[in-house]
Amino acid sequence: MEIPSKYEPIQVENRWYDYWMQHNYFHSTPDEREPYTIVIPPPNVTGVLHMGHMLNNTIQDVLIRRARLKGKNACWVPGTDHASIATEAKVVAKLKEQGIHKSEISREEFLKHAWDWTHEYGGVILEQLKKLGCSCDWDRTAFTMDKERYESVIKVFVDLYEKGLIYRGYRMVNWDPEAKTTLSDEEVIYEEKQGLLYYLQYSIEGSDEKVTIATTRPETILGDTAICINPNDERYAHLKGKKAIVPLCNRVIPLIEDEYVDIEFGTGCLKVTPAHDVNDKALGEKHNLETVDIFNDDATLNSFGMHYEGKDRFVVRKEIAKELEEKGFLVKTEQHLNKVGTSERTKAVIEPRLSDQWFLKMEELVKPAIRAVLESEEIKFFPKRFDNIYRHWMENIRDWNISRQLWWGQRIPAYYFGDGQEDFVVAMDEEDALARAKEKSGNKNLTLTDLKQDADVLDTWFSSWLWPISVFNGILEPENDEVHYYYPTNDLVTGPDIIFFWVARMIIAGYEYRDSRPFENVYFTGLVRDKQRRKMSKQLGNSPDALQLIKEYGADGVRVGLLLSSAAGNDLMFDEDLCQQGKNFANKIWNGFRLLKGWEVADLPQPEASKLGIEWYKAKFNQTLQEIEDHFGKYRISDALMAIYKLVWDDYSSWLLEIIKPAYQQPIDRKSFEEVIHIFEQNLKLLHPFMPFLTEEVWQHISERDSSQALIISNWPELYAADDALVGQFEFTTEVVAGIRTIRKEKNIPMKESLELLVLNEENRVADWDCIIGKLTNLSSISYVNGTVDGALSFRVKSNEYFIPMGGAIDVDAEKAKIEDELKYIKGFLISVRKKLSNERFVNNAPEQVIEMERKKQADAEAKIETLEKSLANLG
RNA sequence: GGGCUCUUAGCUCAGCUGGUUCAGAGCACCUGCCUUACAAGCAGGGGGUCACUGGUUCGAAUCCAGUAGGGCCCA
Repeated sequence: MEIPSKYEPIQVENRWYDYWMQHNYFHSTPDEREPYTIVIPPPNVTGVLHMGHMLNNTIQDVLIRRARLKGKNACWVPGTDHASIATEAKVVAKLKEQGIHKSEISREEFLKHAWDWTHEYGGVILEQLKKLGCSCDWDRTAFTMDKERYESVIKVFVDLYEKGLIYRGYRMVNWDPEAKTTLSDEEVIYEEKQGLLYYLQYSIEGSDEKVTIATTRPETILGDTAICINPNDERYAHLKGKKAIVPLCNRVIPLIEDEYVDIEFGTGCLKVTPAHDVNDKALGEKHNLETVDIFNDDATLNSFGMHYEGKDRFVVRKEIAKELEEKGFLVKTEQHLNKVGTSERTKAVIEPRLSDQWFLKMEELVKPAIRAVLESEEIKFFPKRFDNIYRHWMENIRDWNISRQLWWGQRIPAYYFGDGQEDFVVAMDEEDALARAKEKSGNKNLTLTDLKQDADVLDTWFSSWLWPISVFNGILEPENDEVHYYYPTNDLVTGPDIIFFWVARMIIAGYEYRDSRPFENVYFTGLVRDKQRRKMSKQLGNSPDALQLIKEYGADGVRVGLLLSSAAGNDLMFDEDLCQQGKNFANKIWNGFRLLKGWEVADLPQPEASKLGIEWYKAKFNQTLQEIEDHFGKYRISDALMAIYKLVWDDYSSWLLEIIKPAYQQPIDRKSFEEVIHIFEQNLKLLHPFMPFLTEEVWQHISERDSSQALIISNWPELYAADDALVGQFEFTTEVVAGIRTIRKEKNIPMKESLELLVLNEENRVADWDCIIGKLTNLSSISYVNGTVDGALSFRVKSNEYFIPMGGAIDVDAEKAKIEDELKYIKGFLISVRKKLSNERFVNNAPEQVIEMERKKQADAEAKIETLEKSLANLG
């Protein structure tokens, strides 16, 4: 069989993904095994695969594949969320291109377009995950708007309403005038913007006096209903009880006093616009002020805007400033830096606005969720520092505004039957609503046409917070077998940016609806940034094309590249070189396989070196496996990968294979061959979660396997009793080998030329390893001596001294200098150790073990000094 | 302004409850090799006052306080 010298991932990856799908390895059904469950953080249907998804899903795939190898019933549920704002914006934009305005079509027609859009683009990202190798149970693919999930959301809304936890309130909300919807506080991004501070003069009624206020938003004066001063402000004391006149609209408004006003800021005189500022609204309520709303829902001015009616707020700001200036109301302007809220989705400047909204009371709901993470630790965060962030948010929780003024989403199941504040019912469906409405109104003659369902939909997070339950239909059928089997899930892998939006709320929902945690461990990944530490984003265009990367480096290469430097919770500075490293690693493994495949096997006695090398490697493997298990236990995925990387590259490829490699064109003994194949297979199992494609490919090349023997469903290696002492002995051996190699290099002695080695064995090392040293460095002989050797190059490992005779042709001065350097270092070291040991307080206070260690260091150093001094004396 | 967090080699980061030569890893770099698995490779090598200043301790990269600078979240 001809095997190419370079690994070509492209066809290999598609072939094995198809094979895995064909044999249903990703599919899970409940059985007697222990389940291991992950639900995917549902990507947005508008999304395409980006670096963040790649990192996040690679980690999930590593976890799920490892669990599968460990014999768990592994179930990774994929799906998407409907992303009401983002999707609606896309659909609106698409319709606009076709010359259709949302306002011209009915809700039903719009939703049809939205579904068409979803069917066309919604699955794109899931297909991309397949290219990455994700072993999701695709039969379980869920969507937050499909029937089960939709009805679950409605059922939960009705339930919470009946529990008295959902209420309707007239509140100041973050209004996105572009999307024409409300945003939660979490969806508003504050940006620093350079603006102007306008100083405006208001006349005082019945006098010639004027008062100057400072504002960043002159257009809102038309909504002013008071002027507020600080009662402690002497400057304005004489104005108490008077009234002011708003410029242009000439509304007469009271002068009120409140300590809220900052005397230092601006003129110390504040205009109050309760309809358009949260703080002003509070003042308005406190002082019983009128509320004048001057905006339409698209942030153009309404009739209170007078001659500005119909114009946009920013246009009006300019024009009104001009008019105020011309009419002498504007005293001056100043540059002013202020923080402006903008929409995360549309980037529009947020308008604080009063409107009817549905809220969820959080105070009680939050309690079990706080306990679970911070007290009982039923749920663990990795890294743990996110506990603090969680605590801070949860302990200062505010009620959750769950309505969105959109069409795409679960429509709020509130039905109005009259104009009164309380003339509505909340119900699962229309029939139910009608019955309830008849009862509540006392009007038996109500019909369906008298009911009007609330026009708004629910926040997308109000469906994703149920995700770990609703994907197993645990809301609609709480006692079904699947939810009992798979829930609570095991691990959640997500970004820290949605700890509040999503993670916290899932925990809340888990305790409210299942009375148990939704998952045990939460692994927070970092953000993927570019080399300049900028967050990767579409706008900046600094995100590489994910699929292009996979094409170039192979999915395995990209996975390894992403994981190599992504410590949990730390941001990852992405660099394509990392993928190159991953690709190189794949090639290294591939070539290791080619080497094995190229050997001819014969029934020969096993060489001593091979036997010992294999024994050592088994011990080393076992030790590394232990390390890897520890890393996984702590969700240190990149450390686990690095441990495997070094095991395979350094220990297996560079040491073991070189030890057992037969001479050129010579066959290998059967025993060594079989053992090394087994070892290689064990390595592949550890590698599989990280590099699924390459490892399956090699695995299937090693021998013919049927579908029950695929690597993906084989078994994870188990720890065994191994001789750890071998690892230490081998390390010493490698130092001897390195010493000889260094001499070869320094003296330019080619490998072909064999050397003689003489050993002064002060350390009493066993000679077992000599065969390995001889093989790796091409020695003609190794012999033991009792004293230093003349006319030879030397090096030392611990107190052992090694000599390579050079027929007298050595530079004695150089040898002396080398030894003197070593002496100098070790003497300095000895002094520091002695100092420690002669310190009574150290000897009295330090634990016995530590003192013992220092004594050993002292003895070792003294022995080594003796060796060095002897050699030096010998050189004359 | 409030909270959280970080600063260790050129880069990205480990370093768990102070104590093995504890100052590490990977990459990058330098030197020599196209040695018949792999130049996407092999072998060898250099490189850091652990941000700064104090304190606790027999002993501090590690604990405490302050200073400087960066990041994240909230208002």
